[in-house]
Amino acid sequence: MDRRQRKSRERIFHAFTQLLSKKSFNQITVGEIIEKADVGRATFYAHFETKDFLLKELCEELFCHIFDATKEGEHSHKHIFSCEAPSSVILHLLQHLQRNDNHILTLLSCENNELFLRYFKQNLKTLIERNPTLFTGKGRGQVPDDYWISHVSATFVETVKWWINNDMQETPERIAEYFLAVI
Amino acid sequence: MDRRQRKSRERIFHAFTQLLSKKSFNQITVGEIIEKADVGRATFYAHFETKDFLLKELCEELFCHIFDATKEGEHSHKHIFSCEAPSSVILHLLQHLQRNDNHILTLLSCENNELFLRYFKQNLKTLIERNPTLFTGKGRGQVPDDYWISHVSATFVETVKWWINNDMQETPERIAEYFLAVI
DNA sequence: ATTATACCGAACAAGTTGTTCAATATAATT
DNA sequence: AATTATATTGAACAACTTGTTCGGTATAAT
Repeated sequence: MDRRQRKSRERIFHAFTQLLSKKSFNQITVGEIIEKADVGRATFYAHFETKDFLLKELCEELFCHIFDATKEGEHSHKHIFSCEAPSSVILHLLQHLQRNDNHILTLLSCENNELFLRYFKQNLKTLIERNPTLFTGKGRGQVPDDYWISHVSATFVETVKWWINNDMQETPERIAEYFLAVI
Repeated sequence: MDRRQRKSRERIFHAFTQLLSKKSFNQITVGEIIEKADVGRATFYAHFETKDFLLKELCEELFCHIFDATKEGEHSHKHIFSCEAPSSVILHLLQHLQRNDNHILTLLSCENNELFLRYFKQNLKTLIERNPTLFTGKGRGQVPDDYWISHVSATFVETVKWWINNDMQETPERIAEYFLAVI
């Protein structure tokens, strides 16, 4: 990708996440974004078909960053959803969130968690399919698999939301405990 | 309330729920609502400060309808969150939803469930405070009370969403089973 | 040096929002 | 029935948002 493109894209992402930490997605306008990003209007629409696509691509980048190791060796982990125990996977993820890289938490906090939830389910499903013995919580087996995946994902998202609303006072370890206790 | 006001209010609510069953809240315009309701623009804004307030008031009416018995004797139940066993409370609620009175399901389906979730949590909290022995699911006691309430509410909402996405093929009884199995 | 491509920014039409106001219709009061 | 009070109407309005277009300019690739 052209260096100019990367720069513009980066500026837009940065402005967008900055705005997301102050107001909700729906009340952010393209005008605000390009003003903060200091980028021409036409440039924005050259990069993103619409504001929703911007959100979508931002989510994809974030999930790519959290769940995958794009360059092995550079990151300490290869794939967060590898064959570890559920507790360590969850803990790892929570620690990631606590550092709040890229303001991903703002995407979760109030509205707009549908996208996050979708991606999370997708990754969780992949994990479970690869290793069905993981996450053998109570009730598993008595309910359909996809219902169970939905349940675990939604519970995780709700847990993080609760954590945020509590100003993240608890440690990731304790949050992981809570999560595993109700699952 | 003036008969004229009631009529206008009713027309607006009706048009709004009808539109909600076809498209999501954010892409419904005031213009569409007043056209379908056959009501003047000024009338709409005389009733509702903004579109968000319309949604809020609709939710309040629906919850009032589902959770309370406005007129005793006319409805078969007095208060859905009375001191029954959790399973029957849940079942009752699911049956209500299956009948889909007032298209409440559309409010839950995709986005805009934040409002529903908030009201649900509120009612659930009241119920639990009145009768702490109800809903003694696994993990209860190991986690903070408000975390547990958030968890149960979110799980219920997610359950209904899953049900809807499955075209509501299962019976309310089975859905209640699933719900209680994972709680 | 030349070619290709990304950016700019201003202007644009189309659509949305929320307000205002005088005229009209309907309800409540006497 | 007459009068008073209030709700509705419809049109017009400014302010804002969206997504597009286009000629000119800056920057990267060859």
